Amino acid sequence: MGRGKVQLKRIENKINRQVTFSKRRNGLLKKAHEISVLCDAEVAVIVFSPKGKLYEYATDDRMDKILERYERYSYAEKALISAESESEGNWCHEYRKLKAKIETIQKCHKHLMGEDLESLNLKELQQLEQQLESSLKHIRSRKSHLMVESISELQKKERSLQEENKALQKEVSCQIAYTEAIHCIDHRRV
Amino acid sequence: MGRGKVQLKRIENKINRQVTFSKRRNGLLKKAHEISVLCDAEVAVIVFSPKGKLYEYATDDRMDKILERYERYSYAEKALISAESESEGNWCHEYRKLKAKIETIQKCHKHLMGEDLESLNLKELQQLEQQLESSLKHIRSRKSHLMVESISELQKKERSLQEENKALQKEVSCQIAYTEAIHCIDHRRV
DNA sequence: AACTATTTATAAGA
DNA sequence: TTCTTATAAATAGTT
Repeated sequence: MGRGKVQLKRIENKINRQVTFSKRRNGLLKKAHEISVLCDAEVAVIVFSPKGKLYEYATDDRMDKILERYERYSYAEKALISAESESEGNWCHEYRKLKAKIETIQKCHKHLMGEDLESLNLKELQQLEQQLESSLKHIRSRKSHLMVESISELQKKERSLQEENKALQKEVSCQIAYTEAIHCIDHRRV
Repeated sequence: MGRGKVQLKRIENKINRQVTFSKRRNGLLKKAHEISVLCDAEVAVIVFSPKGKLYEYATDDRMDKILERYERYSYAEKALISAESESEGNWCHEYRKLKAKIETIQKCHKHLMGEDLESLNLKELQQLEQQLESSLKHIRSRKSHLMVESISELQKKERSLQEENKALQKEVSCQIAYTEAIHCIDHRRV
């Protein structure tokens, strides 16, 4: 992908390597995001630059969640030890509450987008359907309101242009009459 | 990269989504390997398919090493944050970011619920309408799936009850016949 | 799974 | 770093 073909080996030129790293890092993170969204996959990417700087991507920005899942998947015996940070005080608690809130909303959001429906029962699906039908009604009403508005706006413009037109036409015929009159007078003089 | 341009949203068609997933998964892992070799970077990629299958890449095949490094790195970061937070530094910033995120999501949420539509223009309304129509399609499809399932469940129950019924009826007629026979014998004796 | 028409990524140059 | 551009690579839709 570029002016020249590339060998799969370490780029020796340092500057070059640095530039390529920053370009390809962007590409990699972008592609991770794309497959995550397009294919509904959970993706985590961790990149340490040669200098040791960290770059990362995680679906829904939840690296912890994905790594946890990975640990579970890879080493089923590793239990969740990370619940020790409870003692970090009040603000941390608030922060977590916010995070939990976001998660709740995001779940609801997914449902409204027609995703993750497997967790809902028939009654909940029915309610969701009704909600969306009502939303659609509002949206369509608002849409037609906007359209009507814009149409009458255009009609108003049309009318004013027509009137302007009429006025101009009158002026033109006056001018013609005037010119003809002048012409006539000139003729008599001759 | 392909016959058509692609919108960054979940691919609705399931088959299509799966095919794209497997193609892009290969691409992603390949690119991870490339940047790792070319630029001498340490890279880890974890991908869970929608079905929950795990795919991974790690530089030198040492996922544990990279995750450990990641944990160390983010632990150091966290320590830094909590050190600064004592004077309302970074922590407050993070908190605000979360709050802002919630606000954004809630706004979007309202739109999906058919509220606060005044801030949207015609094109946005149209997009919203399309999204909701697609959501409804999914919800209805899921609903009918559940209903079909529950109907066939009921039919199965019905069948088994009918069979039980038949068996009981047979038993009853046997009993009647038996009783009548006894009765007959009793009569003769008299 | 293979094939291409296209889109996308990116190497090199500025 | 950023922009541009020629070209390599990835991949969406098709067979």
